[in-house]
Amino acid sequence: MRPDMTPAAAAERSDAARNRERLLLAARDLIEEGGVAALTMDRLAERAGVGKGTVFRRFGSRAGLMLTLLDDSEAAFQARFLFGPPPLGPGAPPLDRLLAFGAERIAYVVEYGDLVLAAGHAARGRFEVPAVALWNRHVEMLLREAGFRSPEPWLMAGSLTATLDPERLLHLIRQHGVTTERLAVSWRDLVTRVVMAT
Amino acid sequence: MRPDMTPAAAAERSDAARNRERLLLAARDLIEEGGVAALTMDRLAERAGVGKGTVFRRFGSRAGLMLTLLDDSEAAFQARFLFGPPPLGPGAPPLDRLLAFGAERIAYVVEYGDLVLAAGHAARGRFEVPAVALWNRHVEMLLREAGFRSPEPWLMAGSLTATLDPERLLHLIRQHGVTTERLAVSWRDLVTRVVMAT
DNA sequence: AATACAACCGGACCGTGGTCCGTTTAGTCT
DNA sequence: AGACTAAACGGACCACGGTCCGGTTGTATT
Repeated sequence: MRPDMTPAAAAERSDAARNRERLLLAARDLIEEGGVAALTMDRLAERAGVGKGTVFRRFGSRAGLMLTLLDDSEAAFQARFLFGPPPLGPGAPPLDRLLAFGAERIAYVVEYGDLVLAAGHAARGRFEVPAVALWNRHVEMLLREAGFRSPEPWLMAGSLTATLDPERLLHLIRQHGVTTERLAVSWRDLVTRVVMAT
Repeated sequence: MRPDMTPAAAAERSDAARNRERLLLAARDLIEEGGVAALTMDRLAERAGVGKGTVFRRFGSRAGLMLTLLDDSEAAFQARFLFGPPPLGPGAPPLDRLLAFGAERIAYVVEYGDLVLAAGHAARGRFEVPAVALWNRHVEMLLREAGFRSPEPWLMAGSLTATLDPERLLHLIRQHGVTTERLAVSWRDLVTRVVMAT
């Protein structure tokens, strides 16, 4: 192993790194050209000038690729509600943070639409994704801070985040013309009722 | 058109009816033998002694087939919360009916597990299913009867039913060992808070 | 520079859900 | 009975996601 590399990265061969770059680039190209639906694993491999096996070696599955594509924005989102400025980040009253969390999540889903949808179509189900667990813990924490008392705050947190399911949100927006504002208001209504009733 | 047939049925040819019987029979056989995963459209066609095109003509898609398989039990469920005895059916206080609805839905999802999951994997999304719209309206009505006042009772009803998403419920049960009792309690907690806070 | 090996690569291959269209057949009309 | 037609049929065909494994290549070691 090279002495100058971080132990966390744990050795990625140069050709592997180059191919990953190529693949991500080609993936964004394809999506830009024809939407998420146009991103086929075969086409991606061909476009990147790489074998199909390589694609699956890198990303595991189509959903995994989508997750990787969302990696940056997802990390940014997490950073904002964990360490960012109020009312989303720490410093604001917990109820305000909860409301901001919902609103931001809705905006995120709207922005990345089909990409989020495709990322959710994982074989092992959309609840195994680490990010989902993180949101749950975050909401659970905020509930506790807001004075929420109940035998199962974790289940309640899960119920609340289930409300933000991307497929549901996008269905309401695209098929029923519901605006993001109304969705945010609905989230506010739900959360305030749940918290207030303590 | 034959004069003695009901206009609603609108003419189904005898060979079509016979093949549908065969297909449903074969489908249940395959599931009994190897679970829902063993039910492949190819295998189903072969087992039923029918062409593949016929299968898709009948059911449209795999999800459509699953929906048909669930048809009887789903209709029974609907009949129970629409016309059945209290507390699920009419006659009981609306809050009790809401709690019963959640508990019964959880039990239903547990009972039919993978079948419900497969039925949800429709191409057009799991929110287009007519039954889902019916549940929403039902919950909305009960909310109103329970004195729930809000600008958007329909969205609130959708949020509540989103909580009962089969994939979520089964994930909690199978991956986290959550009992159906705890799920029912969680539903009760959520719904009572939402209704009480009026 | 030569060696050795783990990691990586490619693309043939598979099973799946879904479509297409030429052929067959049930029901009706004369 | 015979002809006619709309409906139903069947299975070859397609695109896709995903797997497998023999060959290749980067990297560390000597």
